[in-house]
Amino acid sequence: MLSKKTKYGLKALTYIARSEGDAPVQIGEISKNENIPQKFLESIMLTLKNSGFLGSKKGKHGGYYLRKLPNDIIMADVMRVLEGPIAMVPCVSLNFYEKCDDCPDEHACSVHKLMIQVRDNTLSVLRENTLADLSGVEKIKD
Amino acid sequence: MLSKKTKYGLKALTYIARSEGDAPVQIGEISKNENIPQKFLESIMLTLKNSGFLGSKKGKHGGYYLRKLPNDIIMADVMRVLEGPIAMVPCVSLNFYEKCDDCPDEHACSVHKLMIQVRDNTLSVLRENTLADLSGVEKIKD
DNA sequence: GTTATTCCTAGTAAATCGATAGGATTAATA
DNA sequence: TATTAATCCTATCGATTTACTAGGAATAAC
Repeated sequence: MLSKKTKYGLKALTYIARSEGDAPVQIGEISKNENIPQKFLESIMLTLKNSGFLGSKKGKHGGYYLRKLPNDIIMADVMRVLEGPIAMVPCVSLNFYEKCDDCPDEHACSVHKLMIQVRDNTLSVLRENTLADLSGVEKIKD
Repeated sequence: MLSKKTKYGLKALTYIARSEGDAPVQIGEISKNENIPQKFLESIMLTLKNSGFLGSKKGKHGGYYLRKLPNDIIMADVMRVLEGPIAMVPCVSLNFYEKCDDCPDEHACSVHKLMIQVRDNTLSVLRENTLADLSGVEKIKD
């Protein structure tokens, strides 16, 4: 299951990508328009900022803005920050690999084989999609 | 994340598929060979039985056996029973559909669009793979 | 210096997960 | 018939995760 955190985060990014003004976009506005609890969104925006997708301006008239063009923001990267591993099992994760306790030989494991296929397919979707695709905002800004 | 329940269930099915004898396979044996807590596995086997994948024989020398040929046991079906919805968001689920609280218009939702693609790709993998593929047991039994 | 925003640290209620407990039922076999 | 060995069934429980909320510090515009 996709967490609300991830869902809200993706919606917020989409919202910002579609708000093409010069002024940064405020949490209050996003929260209101996308029906996301404001305090929860606050913490999500922080995560997104600390991982380099968003920049922020503090104080009155502050808010958030994208640090890259929408088509350079790849869904696989966003998902890893918000949701964690893309793989369904740690033993097939590229970025968060962990051995299974119960499995003496990974290569003999039927679940492992299946989950590699699932991972590869999911990954290809998440690598092909950027924020530009999600938001419908096209290639070049300005 | 794939739950342990699903993982153990798939391993158990694989184990049974590979045990080609006439005698039913016992929980104790699977539990021991696959490093799965016995009591937990018990409840998983029950689920698999009640959903029609396994049959059982009670009492001494009892155990479990497949009710279909391995190549007729489709991973998507098993996953739905053990793990629940395949979709990452209820609003794109084929079998467990639910509307999102926060989303006024599904078709305008960027997350929805992305998750449909993920679902389709995952589903195609899980539909193409059967227990025969997982276990390496080929087409016809007997 | 007032107001409006982001930033940061905690905490918390509810749900889910990964089991375990304890016994009832059933069937082979001695 | 009694014993043993298996499945069947219900209930419970501790740990973890999720989806928030509280409360205030820091910062910047006006």
